[in-house]
Parts: sequence; C-alpha cells; structure tokens
Amino acid sequence: MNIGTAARRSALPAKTIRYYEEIGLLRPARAGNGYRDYSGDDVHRLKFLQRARGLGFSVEECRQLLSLYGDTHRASADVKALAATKLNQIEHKIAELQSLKKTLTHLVQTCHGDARPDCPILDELSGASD
Amino acid sequence: MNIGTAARRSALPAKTIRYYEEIGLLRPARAGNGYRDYSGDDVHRLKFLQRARGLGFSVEECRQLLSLYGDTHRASADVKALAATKLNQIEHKIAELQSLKKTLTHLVQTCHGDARPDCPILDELSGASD
DNA sequence: CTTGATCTTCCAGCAACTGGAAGGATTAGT
DNA sequence: ACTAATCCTTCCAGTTGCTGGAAGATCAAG
Repeated sequence: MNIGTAARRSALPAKTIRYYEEIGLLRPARAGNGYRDYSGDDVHRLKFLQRARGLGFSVEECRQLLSLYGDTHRASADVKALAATKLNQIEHKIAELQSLKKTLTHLVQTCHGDARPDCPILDELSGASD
Repeated sequence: MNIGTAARRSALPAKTIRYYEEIGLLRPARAGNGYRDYSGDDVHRLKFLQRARGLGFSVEECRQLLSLYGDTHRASADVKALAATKLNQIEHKIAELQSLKKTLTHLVQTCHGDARPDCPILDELSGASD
C-alpha cells in the first residue's frame, strides 16, 4: 500500500513515516513506480511506534523496543526494565511540574491582576527576595 | 564583569548567556579587549531569565515578561494572564503524564519480568488487542 | 486530456541550547 | 621574561523529532 494509506492506518503523518525510514526504523519495499510500498507488517511496526512514542518513549528507546520485539529469545525482564526506567522519568517529570504548578499558582493568586503597575509575579521573577 | 562571573552569579552556563545575547535578550557592554562586560543589571536580567525558564516559560515568553518588566506602566493583569496561561499548560501536561504513568504502571505490573520471552508490554505495544 | 490528488526528493527550519575547534587575552608562578 | 593554565572570542555543527515547502513525477477520474 502507498504511504498515505499506511499513514491513515498507523495514525502517523506521512512525513513522520518517511522520517522513521530515514533514521532506519523501517525499510518498506518500493513499487515499480518508485513509490514506497508498505506491507501489513510495516503498518504493524508503525502502529507500534505510534503507541510507544505516545507513551513517552524516545525514538531511540523505540528502536530498542522494536529490536526486543523482533528478538524471539529476549527476556521480558529487558523490556520491563526499559518501561520501569521510563516510568521513573515520568514520575520525576510529574513531580517537577507539580512544583512549578505550586509556585505559579501562588504567584497568580497573589497578583491582583488589575491595571496597577506593581506585580508580585515580576517581583518574584526579578528576585525581590534576594 | 566577565562572562564567567556572570555565569556563576546567574547560575546559567556561559554558552547559554551568549545564546541569549544572540537572540537579543540582553546586550552587555564590551570591554576594550573584546570581552563581554556584564553590569549588575545584566546579571539581574540573567537571573530573571534563569528563574522564568525554570518556571517553564519559553524563551519567547521570557522576552514578553522582560518587556513587561521593563515597562513601568504595564498592568499587572498582563503578567497575570501570561502566568495563568502557562499554569494551564502545566496542568494539562501533568494530566497527560499521569495518564501515561497509569498505563505504564499497569504494563510494568503485568509483566512478570523474568527470562521468559513473552512480555505483556510488547504485546500491548504491538497491538495485541487490535 | 486535463485536473487534482498523491507521490518523490531535497533543503530548511523549529526550540533551546550544547559541543568543539581555532585562536587571542589574561593571570599565576617561576 | 617566559611559560602554562585558564578564560575569553567567533564560528560551525549537532542534538531531538519532526514539520513545511518547493519542484517535479505519477496516478485516478471525468
């Protein structure tokens, strides 16, 4: 099938699919007219990528996952380790964002937000407490 | 003062400071030897940037904040609006990550994580439920 | 036979830096 | 005065993960 169809089936933009090919994540066949020709397996791979990227795995991690996926003898522990690491990173990121949220919430609440020129948010950013 | 000192005082790498200059966020003086010469105000500006970036404001948003900061007649409402928008984005991002976390937690828990080759994580990614 | 959609490649750019090379200036130590 | 280490300069390239656009081929429909 052509790239447009593969794009629809995998829920990935055609541009992204070409990019994934460029960085070696898949190698679709070519039809006689030079068009890329995607097999069901290729689409499967693309969906896998779409899901894994959506779960926050980096492209390099996706590459690892794909190779683990392709390796019928891999241990599930390897995959679990990768997922656990990613989970940790995500938790870390959440904690970080929650701390940002707390600070910003405080700032927004403190700011009277009218036409007056004094603003606690800028005061804080400018280091009024230094 | 030289860039190294400004870097230490603002907690920003020298490279980043030069980059901020390149994109027009500040314009330090130059000493006779061609070295950048940072004033206390420059460092203040750099600290402001360091804090605002740390709070998740994009460089462009920082530029806005700086111009609002420099404008003695601005309304605090303008700043508040910017901060509130950012707060919203952060909350959105947190929700997204929490959803990822939930899915990944589930996957990691389901995976037995031993030497056996079957792995629920890869099954899920490969779309076993399709 | 033409129109419009789809495909191809290539080149460029986004954010926000970061790294490194090549070379000039300064400072500390002898 | 000389040398070595450190710091400064500029410039160019790379990172991540795409995305946009131009120019040109191909295909499908009417």
